[in-house]
Amino acid sequence: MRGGMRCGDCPIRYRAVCAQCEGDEQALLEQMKFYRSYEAGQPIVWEGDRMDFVASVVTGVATLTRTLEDGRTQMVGLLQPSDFIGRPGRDTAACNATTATDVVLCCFRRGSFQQLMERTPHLSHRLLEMTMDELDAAREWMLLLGRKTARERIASFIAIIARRQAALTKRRPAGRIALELPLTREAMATYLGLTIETVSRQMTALRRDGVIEIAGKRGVTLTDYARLIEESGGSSGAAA
Amino acid sequence: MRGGMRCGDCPIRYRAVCAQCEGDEQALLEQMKFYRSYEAGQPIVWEGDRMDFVASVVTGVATLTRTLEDGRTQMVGLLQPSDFIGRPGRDTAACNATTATDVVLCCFRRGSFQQLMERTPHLSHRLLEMTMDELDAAREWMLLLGRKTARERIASFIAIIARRQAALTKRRPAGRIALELPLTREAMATYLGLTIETVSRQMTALRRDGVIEIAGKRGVTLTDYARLIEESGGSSGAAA
DNA sequence: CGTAGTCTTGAACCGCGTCAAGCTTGGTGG
DNA sequence: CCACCAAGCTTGACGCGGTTCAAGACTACG
Repeated sequence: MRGGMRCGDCPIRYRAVCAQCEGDEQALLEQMKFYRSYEAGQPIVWEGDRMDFVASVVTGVATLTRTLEDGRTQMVGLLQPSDFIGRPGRDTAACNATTATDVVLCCFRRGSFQQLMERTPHLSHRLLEMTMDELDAAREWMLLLGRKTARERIASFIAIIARRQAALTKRRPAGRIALELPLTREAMATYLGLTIETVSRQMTALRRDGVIEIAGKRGVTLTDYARLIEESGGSSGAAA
Repeated sequence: MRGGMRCGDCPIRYRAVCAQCEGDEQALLEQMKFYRSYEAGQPIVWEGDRMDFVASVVTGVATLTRTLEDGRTQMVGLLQPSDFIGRPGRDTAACNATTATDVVLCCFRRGSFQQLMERTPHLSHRLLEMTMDELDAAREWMLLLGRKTARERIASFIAIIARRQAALTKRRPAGRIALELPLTREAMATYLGLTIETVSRQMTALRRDGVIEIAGKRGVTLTDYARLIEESGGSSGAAA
């Protein structure tokens, strides 16, 4: 992977920030890019640190978190393949970024990327589109954090993972689905604005009520996708 | 105001989506724009409705909310002068938009605006910048919704209003500040992921503890800005 | 002076957090 | 092959913060 991959073979070629670039633009990006690999649980950047690159997630899952002075922390972004990290026009990170699984990033030096953006409308157009999608997802999430019960939050989270997985295989989620959670219980708690104990209890409750089956630490299979959506309190079924 | 105002006299001329447009671009926008006025408490659009315009808030305050099927609702955006509403490239609204005070919008037909965006990089560049700021604010908000106590949420909210007001007069907030809340208790509750009763109780508690003074329904004066920030749990003091 | 809308206050309840053990799993070394 | 340990997860008991339900109190406006 490191350095060698051609953009033509890239798994996120048609979903990432570079999706709409062809020909010259694409060639320039290909020239500029460099890969970085991280093991699960590694920090990518810390809030407030200088950040002189931007990147796309190629494989794996990373998280963005923010924390209060006393250590309480909330996840504010879940980055999956094709998601963008960093902000052109700002030199320090606004959030902590950490890998949840092994991760490969496709990076660009921030300065070069900004220059390229000015010359290639496709790039900034796509970035605008992606940023707006992120904003929609953040708002969905705010609804979850502000108003949903613990059980609904867990169900919503599993539904999101199920939908993402279904999207990869290009079919709409339905019926019985087996999946692997990309997060530990602790990361789920940080994501959902809960404690790890509550996450664990609600997972157990959903299993007891026949909504899901649990296999090992990360394995979950939903008995019925529609049932899970019911449990999620509605609305989240639509967007994101 | 209606129709007559020249962009040169516009109070949000150098902060809105049009901020970086000059000369021809500016003239085109001036030609396209039309104003709409709403009284306090009026709906602008409903979630799922067709929306064939985009707009900037010129004066007043509007809110974006999302609701679950059973009626629980969460505010997901607080729109102040210069903030942008609507999304080029999407024809239905993702949230309910409602006015909190009397509001004047500077509107553009969505189709025309999109065409203009393609030809004028300044416009889409500024929109990207604003959307990223919105995303940062949403993430700040997620931290509040996920991890802050009721008292901290109230203090954070008042701090945001104080900071916005200070920004208008171009000085940094400090010491004793008088301000007027742009939201009812009910809207504050919707914003903060609380009930109206809890908002009321915590306002009383902050008054009792000498952090704020309350004058009428909307009037608040903070005795000491720094003290309020302490009460807000930290972090929110920085961004947004 | 009466009424409606908004806000405040009180009392009881409950969902989730906190604290404290256990349990499971996988890895290490004897 | 098994004892040991650490990390991650589950479970239980208990308490607190915020919700719920139910009255008042304050304005603004007829």
